[in-house]
Amino acid sequence: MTAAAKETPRERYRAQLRAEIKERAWEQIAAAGAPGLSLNAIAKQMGMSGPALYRYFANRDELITELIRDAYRGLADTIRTAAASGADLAGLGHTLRAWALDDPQRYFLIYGTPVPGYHAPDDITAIASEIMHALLDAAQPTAASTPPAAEVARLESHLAEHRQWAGDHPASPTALRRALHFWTRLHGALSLELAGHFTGMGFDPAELYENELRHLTQ
Amino acid sequence: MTAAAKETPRERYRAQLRAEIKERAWEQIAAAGAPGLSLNAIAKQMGMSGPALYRYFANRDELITELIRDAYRGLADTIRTAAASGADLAGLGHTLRAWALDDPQRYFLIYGTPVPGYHAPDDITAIASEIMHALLDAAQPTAASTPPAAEVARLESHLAEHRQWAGDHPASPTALRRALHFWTRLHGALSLELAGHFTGMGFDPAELYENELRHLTQ
DNA sequence: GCATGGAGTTATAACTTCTAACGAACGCAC
DNA sequence: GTGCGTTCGTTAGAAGTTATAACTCCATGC
Repeated sequence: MTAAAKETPRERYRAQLRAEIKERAWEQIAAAGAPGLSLNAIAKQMGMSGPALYRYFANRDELITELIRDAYRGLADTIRTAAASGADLAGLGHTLRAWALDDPQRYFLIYGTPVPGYHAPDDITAIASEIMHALLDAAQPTAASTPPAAEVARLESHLAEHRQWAGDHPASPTALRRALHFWTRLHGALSLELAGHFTGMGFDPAELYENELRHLTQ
Repeated sequence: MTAAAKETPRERYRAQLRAEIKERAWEQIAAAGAPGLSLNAIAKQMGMSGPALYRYFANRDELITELIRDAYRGLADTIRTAAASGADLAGLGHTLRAWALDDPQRYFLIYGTPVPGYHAPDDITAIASEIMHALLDAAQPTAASTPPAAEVARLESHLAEHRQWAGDHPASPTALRRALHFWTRLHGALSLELAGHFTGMGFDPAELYENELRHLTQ
């Protein structure tokens, strides 16, 4: 749609089939989780024999890594788009929750249980820091900075002295803390909700989430 | 050691072998995560052939469910013991983190990525609410209650109206909120740390965790 | 028109979980 | 002490899985 007038028919077909494989893979993951993903089953669904898929992905791990990459890319794009539309931290929080609820297993592919041996390739960690960057942008205090509450002073000074994760972003200590809290607190509430740990407890997870959002810009 | 003078030798042997199977299973999970657990590999490690294990566990799921149960039991005991020793909410927080860091995959077996179809048996959810009960005990405000901050008033009133998860526990609205925040915020910081999402960022996860602990009794 | 390369096939190896059928050993009752 | 029955562990095998190798066949590019 964008570049690619120089695509050969073969490349078009190849890209299309890769996309369809990934589409089926997402369906399987949504239905049975990442460990339940079966290359064989995908191939049969598409009407071809198992080993055919190895023309398109070197192995199972490469397919999953590709899905993780796409998930990260999609989240980063979603966050960036929301931020470009003028969303503040709370707005990004709502965007994040909607994105997660849309496909919980996609969220868990990024933030779920890690596989002990696995290390994500560099380009994926680059996307992760791109998300962090967008959070830092939105976490910048708007009004003239009130003096930091005593409760968070210690954390903010620690972050100010250990800010390599912010790269060259000119975030204030308060922004560093807010971005980090955005990440950890929203993940805490969201992942427990997505995992079903709140079902049957009676309260509305959205209320808890909103409460966390209110605290963020505090 | 406790009861069981009436154990037959066969029962002793059986219980011992079940324990050893679970021990090996934990090692495998620590090394490769729950999806990497192989009954066959365990059997070979123990010097017997694959199908022999089916004398002790009906299938792979039953073994994993048993491990989840033991993990929950262990966490509940750890929390309860700490609470009995007079630990406050912050103390329980430290206990939780130490327990999680001791075996991250064990933590993720409880609070990690859910398997879409899976529903935990009732006795496991009973242990979960036992943990919740201990948190509610420790979350009760000590001093004369200051009026709830405006930021949390809405959540506290919502929780006060939807408190079936507290059962018949006489927790105040503030205690309900604190126990819930203990759970979600500590899980947020802890699970991201355990999953390695903080590695290379430069800051000390313990500082973030301590900050969250300070906010709990706020 | 034809050679090349990519796509999909089958066959096969090495795994996995799990069932079935068999033999042997163990322990309890007599 | 001597059976006898339960339980344990075995091998064999079915039905899956990932992944490789070898082969066919068709389309593309020259």
